[in-house]
Amino acid sequence: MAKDVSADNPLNEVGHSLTAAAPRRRLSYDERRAEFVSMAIEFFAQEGFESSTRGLARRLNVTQPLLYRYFPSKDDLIAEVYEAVYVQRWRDEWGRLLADRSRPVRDRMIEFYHAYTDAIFNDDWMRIFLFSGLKGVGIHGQYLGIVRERIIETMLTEMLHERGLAVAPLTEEEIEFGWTMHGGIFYYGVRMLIYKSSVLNNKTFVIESVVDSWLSQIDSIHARARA
Amino acid sequence: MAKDVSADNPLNEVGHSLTAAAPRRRLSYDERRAEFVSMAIEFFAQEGFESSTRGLARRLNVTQPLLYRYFPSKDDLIAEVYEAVYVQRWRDEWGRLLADRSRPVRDRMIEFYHAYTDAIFNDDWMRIFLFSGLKGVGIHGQYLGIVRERIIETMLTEMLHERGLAVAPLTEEEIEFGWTMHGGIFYYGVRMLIYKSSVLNNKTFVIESVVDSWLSQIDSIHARARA
DNA sequence: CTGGTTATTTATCGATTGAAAAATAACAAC
DNA sequence: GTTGTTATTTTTCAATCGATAAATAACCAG
Repeated sequence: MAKDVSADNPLNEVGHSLTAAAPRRRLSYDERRAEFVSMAIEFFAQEGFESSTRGLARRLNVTQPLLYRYFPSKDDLIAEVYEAVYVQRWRDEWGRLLADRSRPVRDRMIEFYHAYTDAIFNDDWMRIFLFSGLKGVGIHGQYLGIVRERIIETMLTEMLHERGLAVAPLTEEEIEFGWTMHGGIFYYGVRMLIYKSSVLNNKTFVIESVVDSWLSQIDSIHARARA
Repeated sequence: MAKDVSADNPLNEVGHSLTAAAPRRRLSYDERRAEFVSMAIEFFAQEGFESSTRGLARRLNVTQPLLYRYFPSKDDLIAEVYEAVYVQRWRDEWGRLLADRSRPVRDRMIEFYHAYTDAIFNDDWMRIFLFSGLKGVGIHGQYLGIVRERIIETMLTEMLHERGLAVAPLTEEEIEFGWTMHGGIFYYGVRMLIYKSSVLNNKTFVIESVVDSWLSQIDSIHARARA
């Protein structure tokens, strides 16, 4: 049987030079593994998690079975991708920033949203977030719980505290309105990065207009929710 | 070679009664075709567009090749799914409702968002919208263009007109802020239907709080954008 | 230079994919 | 009943999927 040179040969992705010797590159376990996870983030973000391990291997200039030396299954590799984007890109300092009562709430919120959107407004993060949301992956729900607890509820508490309004417990209406404003900023990123719409090239305006809306409505929401 | 009764037999999805005769149901061309599109919407919404035509056929209690009598390819079937959700569920009356100057803008916007969310806050629409957004399908971008033109821009024009403010041309900031508020409501549906979060069970509150935020900020946005 | 370790490739498996061709059976017209 | 049409199933194919086992070659220690 003739050898199938083209199938899983990392050299032949563009179909040239079938006789060229394979310059087998040999990396350390840790280097290779890091390279795989890093490229898997980009690959699955672009192509979706249904895309093949062969496609990923092709991008890595590596044969497909090599992936299985580093990850027992495709799902295990995907789990590491989630870990890398959901866990490792979260900054605990965001919560501390929002709770710093030496500064006006508006300043804190605006600074937070600049930092937060700097972290998540990129193709990889956004697409993996949406893909995992559609798949109903557990870590996605956990992430939303953390956002609610550490971001939304903290902001609300700080806003109400600064105005001398009753804080505990926050009402469902206050939290829902918080999600709505948060979602407005998030959706700006979705339109820009996922839908490739031509959005206003002024993130500062978006953040400030949302934060100001939030602040200007919080009293009325507070009163309405406790009526 | 033994017949493989289980492979594509529509009866054996649960594995019972392999010897039962197939009660071959025969529908008219139009009926069958409508049934296929309708079920394809539900199926692809739940499982994603990467799911197999065999899986769809199984749900329809029909063999997989039958699908190819009605649609030349899987992509053609998917195109019909898009058509069914994007085009057929759009109501032209929404634009007319928003432009009816015999009523206060706030009332019109609230009524519109109730009607609009009645149409799109369901699993099928929401999931297909997000799937097609991630795939970069053309019709998705067209849809967003229509929303901008017929919904966002109409609302802004009506809001500014009611306040006696200069209307034409709308600024990019006004439109972006409109998208942000619109996105806040949309994100409420995403959290409820895609992320399965426990959201506030009060759509009226969400709609009214967003519309009121929009209305209360429009003057400041208007002034700021034209400064 | 030699031998051992292991990163990497080659080869292959069984299952599943979209799709085509041919066989069959349900229904309508007469 | 008989016949013709066509909706539906049966059978099959080549391509691709995730995954495994064996062969190979790059690098390090001595």
